[in-house]
Amino acid sequence: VTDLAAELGVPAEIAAPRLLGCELVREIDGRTLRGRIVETEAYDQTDAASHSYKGRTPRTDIMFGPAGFLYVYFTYGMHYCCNVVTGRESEGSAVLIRALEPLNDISAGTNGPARLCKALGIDKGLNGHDLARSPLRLILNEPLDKKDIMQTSRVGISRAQDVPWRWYVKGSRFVSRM
DNA sequence: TGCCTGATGTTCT
DNA sequence: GAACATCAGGCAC
Repeated sequence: VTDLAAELGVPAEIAAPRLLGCELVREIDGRTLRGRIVETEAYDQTDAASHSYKGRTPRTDIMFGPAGFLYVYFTYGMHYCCNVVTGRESEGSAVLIRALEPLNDISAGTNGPARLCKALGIDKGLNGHDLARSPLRLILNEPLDKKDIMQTSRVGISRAQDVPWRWYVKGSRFVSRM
């Protein structure tokens, strides 16, 4: 599958489980780091826990753009987290990548949204990046079987805690909270 | 196992 | 000026 925009131009709660098992390929310092996505969360404009909830701002602008681009935000004074923009343009939806399973020798930890950004060298410089292109590409694999996926409520939010928009690959040791 | 806290800067009110 | 889609370390149990 190569057409990111077509595959991801769907509601975030459809795209989030769809992204499990897909790969992120990061080229940095002459090396290529690969990771398989094993944990995701969906956010959209109707959702009180989402950055896009209160409408388009300079920070969230990317979320309202076309699907298949990267939205990076900075939080807690020291961490970056990365999201894949989903949905139709001007919809303000995205999927947070919470954990990766390293497919080659990524030395730093990749469990947790901030840790995986650090491991892959992702910071605000990549905000708005097209994930079809180097140096950070998203490779869509075949969707996982539903029986291999678990759905729960999201982690680390204070609003809309009852919305079950977190998905992870059952049994993966890179998912912290089962 | 589970709660509390510190480190730290951007965004929005 | 408060809130924050985090994480690791400390300490009580």
